[in-house]
Amino acid sequence: MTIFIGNLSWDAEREDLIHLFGEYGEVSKCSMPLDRETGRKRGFAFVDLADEQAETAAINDLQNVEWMGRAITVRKAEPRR
DNA sequence: TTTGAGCGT
Repeated sequence: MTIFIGNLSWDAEREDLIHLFGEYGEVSKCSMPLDRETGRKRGFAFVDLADEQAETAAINDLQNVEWMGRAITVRKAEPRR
């Protein structure tokens, strides 16, 4: 299962997410897509934890919490479109 | 500011 994190601050880095979700379990994947035209962050990211129960805990715990100045959205990711 | 990528030797 992949976690989707939205409404991210532009100050947030891929490593920051790894540290944040690393509190719940081992981060096996983490991607933060950039806009290909501008090179800017797009304001969302994806994280995979090794343990599915840790993912569920992280989603419940981090949902809508203020992180780096913004209330982030955390949910189960949808399949890549 | 809210669902990613690979396009080639």
